[in-house]
Amino acid sequence: MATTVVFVVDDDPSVRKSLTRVISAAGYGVEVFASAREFLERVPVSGPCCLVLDVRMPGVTGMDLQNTLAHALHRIPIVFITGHGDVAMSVTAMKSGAVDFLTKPFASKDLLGAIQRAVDRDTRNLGTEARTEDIQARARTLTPRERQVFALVVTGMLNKQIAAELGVVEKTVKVHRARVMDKMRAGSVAELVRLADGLGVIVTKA
Amino acid sequence: MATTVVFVVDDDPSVRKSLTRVISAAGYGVEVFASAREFLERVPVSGPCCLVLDVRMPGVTGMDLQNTLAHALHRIPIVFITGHGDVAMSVTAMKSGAVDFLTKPFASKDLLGAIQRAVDRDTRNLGTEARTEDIQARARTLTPRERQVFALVVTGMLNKQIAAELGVVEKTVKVHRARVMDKMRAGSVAELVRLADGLGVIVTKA
DNA sequence: GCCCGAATGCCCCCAAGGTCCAATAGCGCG
DNA sequence: CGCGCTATTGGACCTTGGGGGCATTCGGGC
Repeated sequence: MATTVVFVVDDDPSVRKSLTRVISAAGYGVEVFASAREFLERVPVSGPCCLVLDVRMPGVTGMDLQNTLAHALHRIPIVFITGHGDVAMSVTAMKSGAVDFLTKPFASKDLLGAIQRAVDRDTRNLGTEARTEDIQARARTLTPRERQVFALVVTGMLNKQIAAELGVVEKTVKVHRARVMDKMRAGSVAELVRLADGLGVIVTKA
Repeated sequence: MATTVVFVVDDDPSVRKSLTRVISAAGYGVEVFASAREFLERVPVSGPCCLVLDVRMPGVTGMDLQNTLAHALHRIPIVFITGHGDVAMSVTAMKSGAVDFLTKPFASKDLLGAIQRAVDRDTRNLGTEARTEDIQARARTLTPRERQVFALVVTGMLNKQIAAELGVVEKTVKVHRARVMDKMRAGSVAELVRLADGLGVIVTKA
């Protein structure tokens, strides 16, 4: 599988250097950027990853970058690092979903721990995202009518009820229903229901 | 419905007094406690609520209380307030699920905003919790055999397959299945699947 | 004019559900 | 120790629902 890569954005060259050393030593791939702008130009695309981000930088700050990414719905987990952090700043960052907020100087193991949590989170996100994407792709192949039948079937309605609802004959519903099962690759109503619910939000825990 | 109540735990009487004034003025019920211990003795039970908690207190600190509540699986949303907070402390609190972390002095509207978010969160939690509780109660009325059939039915297996799996005849499965539908109050397989998935973990997002 | 989505009719099979009935085993209670 | 209750199982029979196959029709769009 693709190597897990950690993106580092910090304006201080010496910090970039030392972070690179520590992070690569832990077995991650590392890519450094001197500014948020530079990072945005090569927005990462594939594989599990996370972002180690300096809060205070000239121009676009780390917090700005966090907001930008959030607005773009780009959910890469962020670990903030900063030399001069204040409480308000850290709280804002955490409320916005940051994985951690470290103040320099910090121990390597704290950073690596945070990175690991961030990567884990991203891996999980990628998993559910990929699944949702897959299901949506199948759903897109449905014709409008099939979509309607799909929606009604997963509510547990009988063919005859669906037929009445749509103003058609039962046999017609059966045809659409069969196509839905086929296109969605569901072997049973149970599977179909899960696929439908998965289009909203899934979660698999404990 | 029950009034939303905000619990305040702070060792400083004057702070308790002013917080009570501000919070009641916003229309919430308020209950104050001088220490974590005092709060724990009368753990709140019903209705939507939240906890405004001072970090620094003699004896059991706010953070200690947060941990205690977390271990007791008592998920009351916490808004921290503190006079002397540091970044590490605020980050730890936020990672542990705190809703907000305010440093004195803070504006009333910031506190009330945080409280509102906390209460909203609690209301949602109570909702999903009540639902899960309800479903589990029904599931508890199932006999062992019915539970097995239940589990297999929601995977989409046919009665005959379930019968083979359990080493019984199809008719027997039908009987159990019917009882399951009845006890779980499911009108269709679709509903049953949703109930089953709800027993794991639900999530309502976006 | 051809292809596709949609709608329908007919026939048949299998799955699900329900009714009535019956048997066996384990358990608590008087 | 029987009595009653519950869980589990099973059989016969019937109705309803789901699904497949095959053929036809109709309206759009390319």
